[in-house]
Amino acid sequence: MPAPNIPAMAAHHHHEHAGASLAQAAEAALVEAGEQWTDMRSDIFAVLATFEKPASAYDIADLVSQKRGKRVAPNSVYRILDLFVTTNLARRVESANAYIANSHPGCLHDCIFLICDSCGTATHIDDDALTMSVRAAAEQAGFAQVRPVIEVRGKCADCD
Amino acid sequence: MPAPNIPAMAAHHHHEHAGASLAQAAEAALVEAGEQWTDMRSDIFAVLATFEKPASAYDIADLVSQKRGKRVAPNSVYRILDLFVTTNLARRVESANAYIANSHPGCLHDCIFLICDSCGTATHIDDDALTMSVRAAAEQAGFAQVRPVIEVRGKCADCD
DNA sequence: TTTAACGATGTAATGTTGTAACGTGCATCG
DNA sequence: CGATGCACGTTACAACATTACATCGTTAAA
Repeated sequence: MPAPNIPAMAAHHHHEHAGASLAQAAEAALVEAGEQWTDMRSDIFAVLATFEKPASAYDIADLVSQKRGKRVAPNSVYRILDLFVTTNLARRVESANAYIANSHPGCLHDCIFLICDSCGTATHIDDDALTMSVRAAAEQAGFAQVRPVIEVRGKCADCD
Repeated sequence: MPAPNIPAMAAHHHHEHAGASLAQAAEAALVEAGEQWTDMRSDIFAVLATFEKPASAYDIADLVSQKRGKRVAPNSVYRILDLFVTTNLARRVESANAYIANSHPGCLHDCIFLICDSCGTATHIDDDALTMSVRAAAEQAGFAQVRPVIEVRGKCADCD
């Protein structure tokens, strides 16, 4: 069994940003990556960050459209979400075809997402020992440039 | 450090079925589950089993349509794929929106899928220690009825 | 200062994946 | 024989995602 005696979240501390602080951190991370923090990107990030469930590109497109009083096409949203994912400002939740803001951008590591089948809310666990074990197993099997997708569907404590 | 001293695939042996043997095992498992092994289900499973990449419902619909000389709607394919997934004859690969035959139906446990971003082929690892750790972490966080989705995207040994 | 290049966003169309609602045929069983 | 249940068909649509190309503004070179 992995991480046999070491506590799961050992040796890893985050600032769990929220609200304005999170937006600031996101901006910093994006600029750090050599990308621009435009109004559109800011709006999309802001909307994304208000969700506690993973948000689809279309959800975001609708809300940003409202906010701006002008239609923003899903297309544009996808472009920016892709950018966010590659720069680690957001994550794609594969089992939900949706996206979620990274609550600690700038901090690069794998996440484990827990998504409730009832209420749809997603939380995440950081357990580097576990995610590293998955990476290692894949590399062992001859895979390179690995990108783990670790999600758990189930019933959350509230819905259970 | 993954699975520190215990070999990864400890205490777990499979028959890795293929071809006719696999179809037989699938039929047996489905009947065991109290479901019928119909012509349509047989055809869909057969087609699914020929793929080494995860197959989309539409891929399968096309091939089964050819095979039967009559259009089979994606709809019908989805119904049967869902059945296969719930009875463990097949798995859904979330990060590919596609399905793959379970090479050892009847044997119930979590899989780790490795999907190559270049050639699309998927292989799987069975590492119960690892998957159990993921389950445990989710349960620790208050989740019940957990269904882990553990996939790794990357470059396979051939494409690397 | 024009103009070329580039990056960001807009627009339109289309492709892919997934579901819902309802109908039909067929077997089983009272 | 009629009722029930299950598998499958048919149609329509909803949700998710991509492609190709146009426009606009800023920066850099001529």
